[in-house]
Amino acid sequence: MKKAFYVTTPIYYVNASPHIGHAYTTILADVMSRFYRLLGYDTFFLTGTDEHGDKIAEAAARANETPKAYADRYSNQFRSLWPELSVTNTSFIRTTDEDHVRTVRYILQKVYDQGDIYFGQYGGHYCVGCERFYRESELEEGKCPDHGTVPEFRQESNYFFRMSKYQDWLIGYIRDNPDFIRPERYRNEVLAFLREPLEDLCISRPKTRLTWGITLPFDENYVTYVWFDALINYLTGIGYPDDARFERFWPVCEHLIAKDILKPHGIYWPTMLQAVGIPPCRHLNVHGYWNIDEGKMSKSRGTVINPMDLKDKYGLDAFRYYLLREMVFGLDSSFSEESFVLRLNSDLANDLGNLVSRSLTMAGKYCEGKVPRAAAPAEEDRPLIDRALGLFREVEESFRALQFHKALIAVWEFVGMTNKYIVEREPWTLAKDPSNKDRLDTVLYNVLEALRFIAVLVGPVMPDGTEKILERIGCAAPSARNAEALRSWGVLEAGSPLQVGEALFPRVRWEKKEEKKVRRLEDVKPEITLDDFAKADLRVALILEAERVPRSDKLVKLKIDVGEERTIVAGIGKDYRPEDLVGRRIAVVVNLKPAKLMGVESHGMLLATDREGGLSLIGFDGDARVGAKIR
RNA sequence: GGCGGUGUAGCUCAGUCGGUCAGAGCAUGCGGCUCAUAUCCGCAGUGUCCGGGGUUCAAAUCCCUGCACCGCCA
Repeated sequence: MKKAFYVTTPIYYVNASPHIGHAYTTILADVMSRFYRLLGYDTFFLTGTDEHGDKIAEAAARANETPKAYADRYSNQFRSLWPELSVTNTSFIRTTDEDHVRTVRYILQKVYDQGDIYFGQYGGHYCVGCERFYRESELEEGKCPDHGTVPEFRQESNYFFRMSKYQDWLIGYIRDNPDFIRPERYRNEVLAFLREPLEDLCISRPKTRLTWGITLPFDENYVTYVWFDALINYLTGIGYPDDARFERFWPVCEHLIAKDILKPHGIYWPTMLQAVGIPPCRHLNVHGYWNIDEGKMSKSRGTVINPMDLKDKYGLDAFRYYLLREMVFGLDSSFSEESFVLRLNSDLANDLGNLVSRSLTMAGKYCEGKVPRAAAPAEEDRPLIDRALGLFREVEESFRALQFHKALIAVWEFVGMTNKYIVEREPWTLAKDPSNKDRLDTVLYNVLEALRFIAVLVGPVMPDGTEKILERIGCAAPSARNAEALRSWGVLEAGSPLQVGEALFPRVRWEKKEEKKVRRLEDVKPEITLDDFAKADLRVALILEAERVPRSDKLVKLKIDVGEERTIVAGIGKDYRPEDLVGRRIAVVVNLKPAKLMGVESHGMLLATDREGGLSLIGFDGDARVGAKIR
């Protein structure tokens, strides 16, 4: 029986349009499933949309729509985007699907019956934006740290999942299965989190407040809360509980997520599964963020790049190649048009595209546009052939370890090797002497064979380019597109017609936009009136004495004259020696509420500015009168 | 505040078990070739391996400490 492979993306929340983050995860899942198909695995690739919850209900109300109509609209954006990115998902699941609702209720009932769900009280500061409660200590000045809004106080009776019961089991499981969560940094994060006692998970919302959700099977007055609903999609998607696909695919499940949803996937989900009696997925694979220019990608901040822009501008293959080549799995990467164009021009246009072009042109000129018949390879051909035959294993290892960039580097080393092979064999010189015809044919055959290997190996990442190359080198048969075809050299059939065609990856011209942006002051505080400013009493002061505050390398205690003697403490110890300060005139806020710093009371604050490598005191042009107002 | 990660060429980064480890790609400069998309191939650099201390015959690598940035938690 064929081996099985199952990969999932998160189901995307339908409160926003798809962006680069969604595209990356989904393309990654696609690359993986295409690769395993190449290996001959029976693959299942699941993606979809998450559609319940407060935020959707509220957004729908604002848009004057039913939640379902609203969710339909956004869900369709995702569903219709994937084919445009050549994403070949097996199935597309929605949390509003009937079978999903049935499975969620089935699991809730099961867990409830065995006593792992109980009814309890929960109260506190609830932020609507976050859809969660905050503890007092988590709030910043009484506001939500993410949204900066004042949370509502809510008290509710709700259902809780006994997550804490499974904490020790989970710790043990992660310890016993070192590659369960990967890369390791995220495994460590989960373990670090589990060092603290786990709280039980609130899994319901009363219908008085939220009806847009799945009704609890054991209490008509409540719906289930977002994570308990969403995570279960990974089971519903393969037919749990009664479809045979579940037995086949679940044990090999690979979850793919971005690091922002590590906690639900690394903690809630395995404990939920354990409560149901299902083992965790095979791997939880966690990737980093794409940083757009400087600013971070964020759904709520609205810095959204539409993946379609670059895909349309430079082609889908280049887009997919860039995403896979540029990011080291697990780490953050920065996304810029400049690095995109650099990759496209150097790797795709110069190295690969030009290799295809020169090979086909030569075969066209010297071999009547057909795959030539090769004689036995010469000794000097061996390295190229051996490398080709060894390449698949290397690429496979990198793929299995999620080192996609390394797989591509390996293929590109081979592209370079083939380019070098051409330069060293000099087909154009061989062509000048008809007695070299056999050798010329052999060399060009080898080049075309090398291209076949390259084409098949980049297939998971660049499906269109692969098709074009295989077609042009006269190797269109579907049987060429599998790992088996990479086990032997000499698969291309002599006499097959070649096509030169247009440039595969045209070089693009792109110039860095001139930095003629209007310079703008950053971090400007809210506007104030003159009266507001006048509240600050600024004076010229003369430093009379200066000494370091004991046990602090930053603080210096200053005795100053501002028309009266005062003591102030300033954090300038790293930039000024006390002995250099005495006698200087400085600017001081004199009506600032006194504050104690390291036990010393400070009656005022001096003014300074940041400069490269430290602080710079504000001074005066010429002598200023001590105690004079600064206006 | 606690825990963890990172710091290597102009840029992005690789560097396993301490010992050809001072590296790759891009960018830059020079040379070669003419089949090719001004492409390809070759050569050439520049380094406080974040700072300081320690272990060792030997440290980018191990230990301690400081700094900077990042992440998780509180």
